[in-house]
Amino acid sequence: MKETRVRFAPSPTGYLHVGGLRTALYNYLFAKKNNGRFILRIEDTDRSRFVEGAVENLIAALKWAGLEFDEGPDAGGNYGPYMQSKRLEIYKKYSNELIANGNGYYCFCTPERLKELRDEQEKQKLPQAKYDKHCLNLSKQEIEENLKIGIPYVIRLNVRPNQRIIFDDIIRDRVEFDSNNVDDQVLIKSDSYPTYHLANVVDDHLMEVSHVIRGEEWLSSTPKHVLLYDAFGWERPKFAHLPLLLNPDKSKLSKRQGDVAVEDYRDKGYLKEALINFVALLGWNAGDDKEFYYLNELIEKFSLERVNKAGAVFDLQKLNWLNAEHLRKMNNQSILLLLRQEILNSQFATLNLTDDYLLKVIEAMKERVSFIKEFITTCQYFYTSPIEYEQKSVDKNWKPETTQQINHLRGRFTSLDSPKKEDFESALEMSAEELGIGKGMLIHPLRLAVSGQSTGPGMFDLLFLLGKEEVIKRIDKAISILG
RNA sequence: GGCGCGUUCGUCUAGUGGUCCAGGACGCCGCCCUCUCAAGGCGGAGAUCACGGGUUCGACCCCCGUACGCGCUACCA
Repeated sequence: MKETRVRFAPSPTGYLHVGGLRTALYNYLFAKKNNGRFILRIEDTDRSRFVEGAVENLIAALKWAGLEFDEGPDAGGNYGPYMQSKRLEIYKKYSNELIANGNGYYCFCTPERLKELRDEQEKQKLPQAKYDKHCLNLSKQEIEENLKIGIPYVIRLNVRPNQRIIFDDIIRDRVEFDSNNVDDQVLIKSDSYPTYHLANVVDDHLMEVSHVIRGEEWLSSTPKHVLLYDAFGWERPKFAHLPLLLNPDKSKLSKRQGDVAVEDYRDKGYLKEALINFVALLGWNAGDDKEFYYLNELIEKFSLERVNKAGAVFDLQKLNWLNAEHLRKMNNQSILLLLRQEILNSQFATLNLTDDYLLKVIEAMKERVSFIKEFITTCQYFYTSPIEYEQKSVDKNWKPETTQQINHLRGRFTSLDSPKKEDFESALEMSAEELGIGKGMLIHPLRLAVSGQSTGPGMFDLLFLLGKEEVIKRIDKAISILG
């Protein structure tokens, strides 16, 4: 059996689109599942869209997500180069072959004539605007002459009329087109660069790609590709056209309506595990109720046959849930690494925090946060003493008699000797008993005094984490301010 | 306009002719747990399976049509 070889072939626009991430992921999963190879090929044949550093960004984003490719621009491989802009000679050779066998032809039409043609066809309300094959009728001599005097030209695909073009798609089954609806596509542009259509077919064949897994936006141009495979006498790869990722209004996922770059999600603090997990489920499921997956589990379970046909709305709420879910299942050491990084970028960068302390913060907050940065933002009291006190909680929990009661509690705390969590707890219980009030009457104002907030981890975990000295300092400060 | 693809709770989806007056997840609501907030447990609201015709003893599942949505329609990918 032939080796499974798939490719992710993005054009370098400057960033990695999340839809691209999903396409890359499905290719990756399919390759790994079938012991095949995952290839990265850069489709940079549009010089007018050249973006500095785009390829580097793309590769960085892919690597961040954990999708390592086996062959590609900076990974090597026996089928290179993997940048289309470095394969111009190859395309030239094959386009010449097309001209020789009549499946391609030179076209010297000017952009102006093409525009006139289109306008005219539109005026006549023709079903579809198509090139009129004008240059197909040029004589050999005319062509030679034009070439010699240097008239700019393109090379077009010679589509024969009245033919059924049929191909099988793993996701959509059989798809049929009428060749009368297929335009004589430009294959080589006047700047001598190929268009996507020629380049992707030539490269997929030369790189021995077995399965073309790409977005549904390519389905309509697949007949052109099929015609090219046939024109060259090459075996067609298997096709799988993935459903699109959608905005909440069901249009194709776009910048206008939110973040689309993988880098955006990374910068917002999403875990790569969550993004991968989420995007994998947009259009695919294993057929059971499992929704939490790690990459290796996805490899094991993935199959193209279980990919949906309909587009999927990118739903942030579910992504957020998965992020929290992955965070909770992550081991504390790994979280520590990420948190350290986050702290470096925060106002607490200069603080001297021990691993031991941060690990305890992580343990205390793990079930209460959805993002790494929330280990800082939702509980600043672990890093600095409160500067203000949540008003709602003050109104609710700091009564006229509270000062005196908290003072009593303070007394009990003072006499503790390097207290553990349990020691704080029994001290508070005793205090409450002596005052003849419920524990809650002390706990709530104490939380407010110590953290400035009304929410947080278990009270005694918090006290133990801060330590006796700090707790007492904060109680004093609160009393002086809240009275 | 033409061509292509699609259409199950708000969203992601299960479902391949009877077990579906449609199951799970996110979100939402309620209850329990509880020192708060979470997490967790339990429960609830939420889909006339786009619509209309067939086929069949029987259709979410098969066929046809319509509507709607999306994609493509470049010397962009």
